[in-house]
Amino acid sequence: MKINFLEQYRQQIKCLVALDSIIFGFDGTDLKLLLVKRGIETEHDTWSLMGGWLAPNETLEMAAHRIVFELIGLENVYLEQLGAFGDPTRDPVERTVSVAYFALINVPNYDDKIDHVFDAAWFPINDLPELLFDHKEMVAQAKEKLKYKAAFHPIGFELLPEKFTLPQLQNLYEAIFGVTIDKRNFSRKMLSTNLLIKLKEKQKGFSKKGAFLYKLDAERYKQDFNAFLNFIPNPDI
Amino acid sequence: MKINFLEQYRQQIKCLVALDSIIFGFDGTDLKLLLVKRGIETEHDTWSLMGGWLAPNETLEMAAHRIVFELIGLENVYLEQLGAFGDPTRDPVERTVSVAYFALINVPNYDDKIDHVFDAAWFPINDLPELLFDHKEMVAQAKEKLKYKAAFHPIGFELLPEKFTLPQLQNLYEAIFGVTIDKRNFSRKMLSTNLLIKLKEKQKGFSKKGAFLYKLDAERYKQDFNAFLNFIPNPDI
DNA sequence: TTTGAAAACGTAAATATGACACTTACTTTT
DNA sequence: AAAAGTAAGTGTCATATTTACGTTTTCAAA
Repeated sequence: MKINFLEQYRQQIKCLVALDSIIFGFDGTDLKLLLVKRGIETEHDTWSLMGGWLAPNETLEMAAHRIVFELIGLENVYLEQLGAFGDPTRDPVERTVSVAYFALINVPNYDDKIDHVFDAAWFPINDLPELLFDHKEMVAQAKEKLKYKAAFHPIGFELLPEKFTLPQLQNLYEAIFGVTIDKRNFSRKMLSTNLLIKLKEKQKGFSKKGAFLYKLDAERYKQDFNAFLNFIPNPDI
Repeated sequence: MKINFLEQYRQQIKCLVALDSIIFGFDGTDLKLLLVKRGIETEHDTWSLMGGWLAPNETLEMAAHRIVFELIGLENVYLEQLGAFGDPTRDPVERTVSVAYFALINVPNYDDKIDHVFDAAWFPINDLPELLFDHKEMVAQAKEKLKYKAAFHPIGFELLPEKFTLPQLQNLYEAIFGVTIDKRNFSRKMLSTNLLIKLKEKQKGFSKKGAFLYKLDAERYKQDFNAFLNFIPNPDI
């Protein structure tokens, strides 16, 4: 009976739906997290993840992209859903379910486009301040998912500039996994993927010899994204 | 100003929050999906995933466990969040965000406990009927996540009975990944994990010789769950 | 007693991995 | 101009793993 059917809908609780973004960046040396102070939303000026509310007529993914764009002004950012967080007490004001996404950006691309409305800052991934609500747990899960995904898919490249060096690539993977990797083995493994195009150009201003610059073979990156790649020796994930 | 802060909350849309469960089972030969007909919820009696609504004072995970328990009557089922689905048009009645979980159960454990309120049936994973809403997409993503997770973690064992044979284990992995695996290589690889305890007992009534039964070393399973295991040659994930 | 089929056990060659040291290239210092 | 210093690049060897494959054993059915 249709009336009972609609009554079932009417009896259910409704929730606010938030989108929270864990924005990872890499500056060539360290993995970082972008945090903001949403001044009007808390009494303490605590650091938090960039977030916002789901709007009518947009999908979760559209909303997540809109929210990241509001902060950093870049489109086509790598964005992946982490999952939903729905503890009844997570927001003291009103029952809220948050759908968290993580983003991967190259830090130098960001600095040009900061939206100064937000009090935003980068923090080293292993030296984070106290976070609002369950954002600490979101960050922990995002770190795990980044490790997981990066172990087997070349998403790490989303954190690099268009041109990068092998030492930078190794720094990135060492930062993601918190391990030291033998540079001879790393180099051989990474070059064996045939994802890298070696440029004639060398990095300036960083080391005496200067490292060769590489770029990603975009075509092959696309083709091989789901091919099994195992960059990391015995990943703990 | 606090009034403006609360006004921000009041301006946001609210959604119903559904929980949908992708319940995988294995019967020793085939990987299957459990579907139900929620007769009062649709005009067509279409097959759908088992689902329900988020209730006050429960977390998403509690709700997912409750909903799975309502159908199959088992507790401590392996349950993992898949993610949130929130297309504005996914439910024609009212704006709904669904948080999907997948469950792994051993089919023979289920049959004793079926709740006949639901018109439930198992379907082979590669021969599914038309599904309600975005459930087809949820199933597709759950299959991918199962493959992904099973390639590197021994969650496949959640689909097996307490005692199983090597041929059954191989059938399971072949069903999950849709590939044929060399039984000599599979056996050597699987035994090398030291996760299996060989029993003196042999399987009866299936093959002439009868395969040895094994059980899982529970202690080692727990310890090694996050250790990197790579059962599948060149997994496509 | 024979048959047939699944299960168990095993081998060889190719490939990958882990641990490791020395040479090169280039800027800075003397 | 030469020497020094340092990061980057390159290579080797032993071991482990993987891939492809064949034969023997066990047991119920014929």
